[in-house]
Amino acid sequence: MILNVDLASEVPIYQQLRDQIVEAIADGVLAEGSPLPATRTLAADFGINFHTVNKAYDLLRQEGLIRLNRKSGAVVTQTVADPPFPAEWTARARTLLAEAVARGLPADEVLTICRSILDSFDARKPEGTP
Amino acid sequence: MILNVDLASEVPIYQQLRDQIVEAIADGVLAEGSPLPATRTLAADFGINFHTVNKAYDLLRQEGLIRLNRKSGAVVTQTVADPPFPAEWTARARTLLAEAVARGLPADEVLTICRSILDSFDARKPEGTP
DNA sequence: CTGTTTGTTCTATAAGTTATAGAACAAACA
DNA sequence: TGTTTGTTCTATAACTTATAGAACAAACAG
Repeated sequence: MILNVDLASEVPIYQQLRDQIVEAIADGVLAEGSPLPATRTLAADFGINFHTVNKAYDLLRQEGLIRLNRKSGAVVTQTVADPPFPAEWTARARTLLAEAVARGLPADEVLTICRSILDSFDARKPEGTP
Repeated sequence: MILNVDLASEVPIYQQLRDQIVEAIADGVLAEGSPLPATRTLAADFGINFHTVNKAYDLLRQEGLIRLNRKSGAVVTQTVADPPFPAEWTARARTLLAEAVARGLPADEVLTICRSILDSFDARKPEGTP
């Protein structure tokens, strides 16, 4: 897995880390059981504080995407979407999609972009072939 | 247009305002030329500071969604998506879609949700019937 | 057993963001 | 003329972000 952090970005570092790990999971680059680097190791790699990495990992744990323990470190868990999740996700999706439509992107083009993004996930994470 | 603000939310007030106005534009509730309330009026309605409303309006202007002038107030502009926009939008869409997939929502279900959201916009904003 | 690594927890601080506040100005308008 | 409006400025309290140092307990290698 390749992570990169933009220190000049307006997006918080812990958020960048979280987002990239989430995308790696969706991609299939990180599968169920995949270990993540130790917080201090990852922090050293990027020259950032280990508390910042800790915050990203903590977020991912709260979202149920990884599990943390002293012996195995951080490992990716296979999650099944639970009821409260899709509702608030849909609200955020609505805001994002509205932004594209409001700015003049035709709805069918928006959907095409979404489809191609989702297809790029499926490419490495085949749904029907276990 | 019905706006509502949740003061207890972790989402900044100016962001809530911006998001709801963007959705109203996508919905077609706010069409090209529609006037928005004066900053002080809107602030008074919600019991918030007018600088907060100002910030939301300023964001929308930077995004090219509204125009502000002293005589006509804030009015919605019809925008055509320009090159730099879809690229950064796609990056954000990727993050959001990845989150759903990583959390176990099947890709086809995610796409169905996107489609139904986009359809709800189209309902009031017919593309082919002017 | 010893030393190291690891996640975890605590306090602390500097810089930036958010929301509020007051004041003032110029353009538009009744 | 007086009012409304967008715009701009300074200021402040509360919160967030990122960094930092310290310490602890569980797991593990040698």
